[in-house]
Amino acid sequence: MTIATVAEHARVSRQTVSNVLNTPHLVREETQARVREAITALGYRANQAARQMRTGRSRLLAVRIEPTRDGINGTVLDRFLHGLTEAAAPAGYRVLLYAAADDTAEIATYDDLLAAYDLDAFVLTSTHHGDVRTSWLAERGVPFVTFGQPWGAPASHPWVDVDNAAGTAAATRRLRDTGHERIGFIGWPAGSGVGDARRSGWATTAGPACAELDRSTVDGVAEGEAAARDLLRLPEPPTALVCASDSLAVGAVAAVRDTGVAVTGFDDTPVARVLGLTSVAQPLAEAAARCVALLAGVLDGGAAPEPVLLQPSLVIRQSA
Amino acid sequence: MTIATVAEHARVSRQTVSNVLNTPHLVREETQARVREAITALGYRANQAARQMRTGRSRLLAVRIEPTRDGINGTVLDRFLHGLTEAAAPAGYRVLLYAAADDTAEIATYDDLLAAYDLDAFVLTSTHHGDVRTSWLAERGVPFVTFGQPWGAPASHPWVDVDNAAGTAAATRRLRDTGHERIGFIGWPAGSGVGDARRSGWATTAGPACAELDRSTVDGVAEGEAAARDLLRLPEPPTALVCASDSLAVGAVAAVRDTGVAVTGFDDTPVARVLGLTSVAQPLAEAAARCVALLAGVLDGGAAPEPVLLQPSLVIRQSA
DNA sequence: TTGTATGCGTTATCAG
DNA sequence: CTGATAACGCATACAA
Repeated sequence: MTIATVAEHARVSRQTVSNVLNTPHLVREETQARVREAITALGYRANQAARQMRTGRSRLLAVRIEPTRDGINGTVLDRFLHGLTEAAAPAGYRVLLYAAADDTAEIATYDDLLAAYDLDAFVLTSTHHGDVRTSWLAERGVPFVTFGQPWGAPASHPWVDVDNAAGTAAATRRLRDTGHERIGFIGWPAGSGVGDARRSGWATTAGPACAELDRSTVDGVAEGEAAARDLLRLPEPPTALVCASDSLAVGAVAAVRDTGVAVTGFDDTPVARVLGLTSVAQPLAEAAARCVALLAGVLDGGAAPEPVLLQPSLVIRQSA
Repeated sequence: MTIATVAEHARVSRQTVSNVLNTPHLVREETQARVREAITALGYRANQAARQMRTGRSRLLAVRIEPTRDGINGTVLDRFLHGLTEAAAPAGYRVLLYAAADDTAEIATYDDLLAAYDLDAFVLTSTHHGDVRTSWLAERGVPFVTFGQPWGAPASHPWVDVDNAAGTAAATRRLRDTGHERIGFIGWPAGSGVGDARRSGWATTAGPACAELDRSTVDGVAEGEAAARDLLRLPEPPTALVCASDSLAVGAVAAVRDTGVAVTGFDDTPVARVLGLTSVAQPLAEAAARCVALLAGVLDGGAAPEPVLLQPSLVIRQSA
């Protein structure tokens, strides 16, 4: 069934049907009604391929699906993806998945996706310092939005992020409010935008007295446990620990068992729920919806939209 | 850049370029080489939209992304999705995502996806008894494969599944081998294909002496804990528990704490790793690859391929 | 406001 | 084995 079938059924020309669909203000109400009736009666749907050939737009968004690293933080991307798919549909977009081992492979995929499928835009996650992907896309004028700030680079593209510093700050404040004064931090090595932000939220809220209670390590349960043990060995050990991820926090929980030391994590993953771990929750569905909205703005409107910084929330459980 | 650019560059007609791409055996080697050279030199990629208009095939696979229920078992689908995306790319397919609240909404989405995007095939997950989705697709001759057996229905379509009964059987055998004789089971209410299969693996391996140690409940951590407590209250309580999911197992682990009762879960989720829970692992990447292979067979070949039943493996940790 | 003609890039048909 | 031509379904410029 084509646009011609509809035209015939509504006794108008093909062009009129097209107008009803794309420029309804050009068509008399009465005619519009007749055409729309025919459309629903026939269950007509415009063929995307043909439309794309003509307009050069595919109404397709691409997003990378990453391997679930240690699996604990993997659910974050999973939920973001779901939110993206749900938000895209009402806006008339669909989400195309691609996998890539690293940033270089990802760029090669851009090339393929752009040439073959005429993708309208990309959604990038896990932005980091010196991200080659954003510059590649920007140079070629490909629309994209990042979930994650353009760390270290001028904000030359729309982005959505969660206020990481506010998240750890809220966790730290909660600990202070419940009487803790020596609050330690277990985070990632300096240099990662997200990691640095999460550390700064703790640092400013815990105060300079806690400065020596700062530990850095790569992400992981075992690493978190080791860092926590290290802190507990201090002459004046912390009575509470703020962790940059649930993975680290899970390790910390194991290390502090039966000591009464409070622990908070980050991302409110299923593991946190199971372990009763207080954790910072990112509004992922909202972040995804904002990404779609920003992209829709770029694609339809054209003006570069303002970045969006969302506030996380603290989910309080037994651990703190 | 179009096929014409390549033709010009290789000094042949457009059609010859197309032949090199689609029916290379019709073209002289020498000419082929020249054309291929031009293709790589120019970085040419066939436009899918145009190709699709002509052939009616989009080289697009659709798969539903489900909301992460309790989050523990959600990672399973996540990993399957990743595997699917990775396996599809080399086969020349891309994966399109869609969300749907329930089976009815999903069918409405099929309609849209089929009409607008000309999808080549669907990958269905979470098949169940009386699945209306499979019959809808089958009636319309839409190619699809299910990850999950056609429970209760004749196998009228290709499918891939993991041998659920073998999984719980392996877990039960492990428990017997380590000296357990009273082995209980915590699973879902009868009627779900997956649940029944997992129960039967335990039942046949544990033997009739354990028949009274069977409990049913909806999935969830709290539910698993309640069921485990119930079993422990028996005059002759079990010394080991086989659970139909990691969610149930996590609850069971909490219930049996300090009793020395062994527990096994199902799906080898991150939570299992963190808790040291012995669990049955599904070969998800392999399952995804087989789904793609089956679909490729249907789409390219035509003959209905044989179903695939994969064997799970038992990941042994401290809990059993 | 509606109808007519054209082309998007590709592949299939058919003649050379 | 190679080259010309039509057609896929749609949207746009233009004429009516």
